[in-house]
Amino acid sequence: MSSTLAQPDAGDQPGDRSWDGGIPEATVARLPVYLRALYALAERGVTTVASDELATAAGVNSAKLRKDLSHLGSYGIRGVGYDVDYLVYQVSRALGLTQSWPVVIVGAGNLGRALANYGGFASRGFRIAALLDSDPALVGRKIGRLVVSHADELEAVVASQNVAIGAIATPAASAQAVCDRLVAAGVTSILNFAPLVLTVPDGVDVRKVDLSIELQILAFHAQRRSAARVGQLAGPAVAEA
Amino acid sequence: MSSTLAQPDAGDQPGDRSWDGGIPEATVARLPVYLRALYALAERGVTTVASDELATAAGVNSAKLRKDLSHLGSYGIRGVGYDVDYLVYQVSRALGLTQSWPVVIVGAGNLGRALANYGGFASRGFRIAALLDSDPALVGRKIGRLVVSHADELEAVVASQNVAIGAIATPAASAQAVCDRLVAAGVTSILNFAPLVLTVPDGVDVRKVDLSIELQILAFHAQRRSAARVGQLAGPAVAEA
DNA sequence: TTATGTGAACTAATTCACAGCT
DNA sequence: AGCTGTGAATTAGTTCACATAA
Repeated sequence: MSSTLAQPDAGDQPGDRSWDGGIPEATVARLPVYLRALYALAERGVTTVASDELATAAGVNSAKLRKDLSHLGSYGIRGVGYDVDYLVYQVSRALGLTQSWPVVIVGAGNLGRALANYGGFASRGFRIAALLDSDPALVGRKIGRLVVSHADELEAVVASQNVAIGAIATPAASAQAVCDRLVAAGVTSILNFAPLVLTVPDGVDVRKVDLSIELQILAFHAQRRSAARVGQLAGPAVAEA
Repeated sequence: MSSTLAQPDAGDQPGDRSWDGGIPEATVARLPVYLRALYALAERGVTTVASDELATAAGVNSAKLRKDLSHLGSYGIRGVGYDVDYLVYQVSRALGLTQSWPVVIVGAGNLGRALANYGGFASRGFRIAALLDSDPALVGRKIGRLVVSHADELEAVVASQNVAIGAIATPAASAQAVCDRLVAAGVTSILNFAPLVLTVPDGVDVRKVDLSIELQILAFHAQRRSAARVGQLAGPAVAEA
């Protein structure tokens, strides 16, 4: 049960980082999912979990889970499974969540506000260092327990709070400029919500969250399903030259 | 320039769809990026584009771009490049965007409202069929040019408007129940914003958008960078058994 | 010439299947 | 007896490099 399609994302150039930490990208992308499943188990009072159960909870198969975890070390007990708390700790450590990362959010529009209000943000390993906007009408406004600061503060906030992660929630038109300022200020990890491809120097890590791309991928599969229903077992319907 | 790390996403089980349309998943995930770059070019009045330029605009290398496009057909002109408008049409067609997909958004909290207000939503190929919430305080409220309907309407909206795509923007606690109702009503594509793994029957396609997962992936790389800075060219620092 | 389209080579990720530890 | 950890096999994705067509 619970079979969904694979979910690769539009990929950028492969990382040409000198030392790559030994953990494959595909594994890194799944560790947060395991971590969430582990927290859910811990909350239910489960102390030990086998790879099958954890894999099911995370929506992957158990061989993949075990191979993924094996990249962090050998933290399971044969014949038994994994100690939930210990594994939480090890996965957190691998992801760098034993420290708390200050994040600056640029853009206090609908999305920026939604981000600032998002509970899971501060929950584990992250805190919002500042919520910035250049619109004077928004500056000073309270969003959750934050006050919107002026975008001019960007460099000061990054420097004083040692911000390594920036989230860009501005309109597409200003996103590249904001990105350039973040990078110049020393931010090396960027989460981009603006619908455009950002250009950054080597050594800066960009991830994008893009609603319309996700919708378009869903549309592709939805279309494929209806085409299959019409063509029934007819094979490629629109494939002639 | 513009080198970012690869960005795979946490993958679910591989698609076991009978006929898979011939287009690799990784390619499908990039087509929306190409499409956006093409629209940007078209707006600037560019009529023809070579694979190098389009690849740069999309943040991939040109060999990948050409191989991706070759899965749709042979729409370029050797020695010249691609006709922008024609390629827009072909990519749109491949993605199923020549029709307009009605989407139902469940959850009118911060995120649901941000989605409903998101301009790019309606822009190309999608329209919001309904914005639903079960909170009586929200029902009837105007968000952009939409009015929030009661979640009880879900089945009726899906049936009457032939909705194939649902977006879940509810708290995690109610997300699975909402998902089950969407699936029962006939929705086969789901965009999940709630921070949990949804369980769905075979044949239903789920994609997730998850802020904290993205942040955690960034944290991993940020950590790796600072570790590298400390260890300098020391190789794996924390790798003993 | 010039830039596409694509076999061939390569690299990454997944899955299998079982040896080995508890 | 049971479940992890992992080599080996498989599959998917990327990049190279060039024949081919405009």
